[in-house]
Amino acid sequence: MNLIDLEAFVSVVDHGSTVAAAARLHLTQSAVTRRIQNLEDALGTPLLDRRTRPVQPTRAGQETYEFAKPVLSSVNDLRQE
Amino acid sequence: MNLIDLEAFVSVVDHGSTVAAAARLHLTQSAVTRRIQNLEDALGTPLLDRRTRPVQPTRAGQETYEFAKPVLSSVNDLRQE
DNA sequence: CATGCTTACGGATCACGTAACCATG
DNA sequence: CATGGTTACGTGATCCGTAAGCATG
Repeated sequence: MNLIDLEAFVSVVDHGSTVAAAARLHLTQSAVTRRIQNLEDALGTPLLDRRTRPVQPTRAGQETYEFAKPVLSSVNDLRQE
Repeated sequence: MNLIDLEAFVSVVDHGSTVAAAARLHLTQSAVTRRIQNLEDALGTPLLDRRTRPVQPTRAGQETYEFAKPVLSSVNDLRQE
């Protein structure tokens, strides 16, 4: 697992697509896809249901999102000192 | 920055040496050294005073430690679901 | 069929362990 | 001088962008 993985996942959920998330993270679509696959592998469970548009988080995805959000904001605070 | 960087730093502070931290992380001494250098580069400030034994965190190191601790425990919680 | 997610590929970067080196007590 | 931290080097893994393929509405 990785901070960028978490950031990518949160960004996809927030924006509803990998395209928008990619733009925000200054990455390409494919890079975002892979970061999320990486996170799913690390956690051993799917986090997104890709068969809908916009993409929807699974139940595990929702829980992960709630965990990741404060973690990322703490890390951002840390970076700013 | 990276979760392993934070984990390495916290582990060194907790154990007072890179040797013990390395064992706990299943890494070598040199890998731990580099993870901490990496974190110091990312934050732009030294985190450890290596001229003493056991190694002592700097003031910035103490703050970083306090930030990192809850972040890592959140991530561990996340891993266990 | 337009938009968006995924996979294959090649190239660049990063991270590791080993081993040699430096520093502290 | 024993223990612990750092640097050099070579190798393997990781990550990215491009481009082509697949799926949804």
